[in-house]
Amino acid sequence: MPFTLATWNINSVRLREGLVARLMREETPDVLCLQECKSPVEKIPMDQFQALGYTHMVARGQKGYNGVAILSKLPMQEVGSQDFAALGHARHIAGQLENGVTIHNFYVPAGGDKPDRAINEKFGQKLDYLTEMRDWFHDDRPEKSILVGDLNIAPREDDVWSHKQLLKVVSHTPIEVEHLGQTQEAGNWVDITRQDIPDGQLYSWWSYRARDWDAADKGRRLDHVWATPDISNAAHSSRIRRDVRGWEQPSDHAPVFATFDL
DNA sequence: ATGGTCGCCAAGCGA
Repeated sequence: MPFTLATWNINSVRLREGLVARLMREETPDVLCLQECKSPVEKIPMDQFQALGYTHMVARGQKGYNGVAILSKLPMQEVGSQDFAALGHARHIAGQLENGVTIHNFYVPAGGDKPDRAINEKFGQKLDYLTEMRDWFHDDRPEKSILVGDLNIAPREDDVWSHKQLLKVVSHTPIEVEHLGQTQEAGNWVDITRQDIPDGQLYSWWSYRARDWDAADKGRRLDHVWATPDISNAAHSSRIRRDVRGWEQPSDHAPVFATFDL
């Protein structure tokens, strides 16, 4: 049975409840993974989501910051959450569907402004978070698994508007790309979005600070869909709904989609 | 090199 999955950094699920509902109506993904919910779990506005068929949820939340949730039309069991780098943040939740597929939803730390852990503690935490992800997937190799989320790194040259101009900008520095690559390797993760769309510029995030984000188009691909090799061949139809970035009072991220025939 | 905008909630932090 094929199922479609979406990942979206919503930047406050309570402020943008209406946008989440609109995406659910327009796209009806079977599984919708959200990041930066910025809400305790009990205050996620579930009534409307349930009415739209999303009757299952696994989530971690905290007041005002971070927060991850998987909303699903399909039955789903929680299979744990990790606190990598011991930050005490709600940045990971995992659920398992009845077909045995495990879904990991991540919100990797953004890492602050300066890409130097000696002067910016947040950058060190980001690298440590990725290292602990790597070690965890190395020790317990994932199978039949999908990993999605805002990984806050754009790894490829064509994942950013200017490779040269972003080499020293947090999200595209070589050390971050190296750390993300090691995490990907440790789990044998296949980049599904790039499997489906191998060529050309591809972005999922545009800063709020641009005066005209669409015209300037200074985007980055920070949001990812990965899968293990045992199911990667079942994936297809990846896409990014760029137009969602242009909705009224939008998130600064666009949702990323993939379908799996499983 | 700098500032630009958001959302949290009501000052400044995080992104």
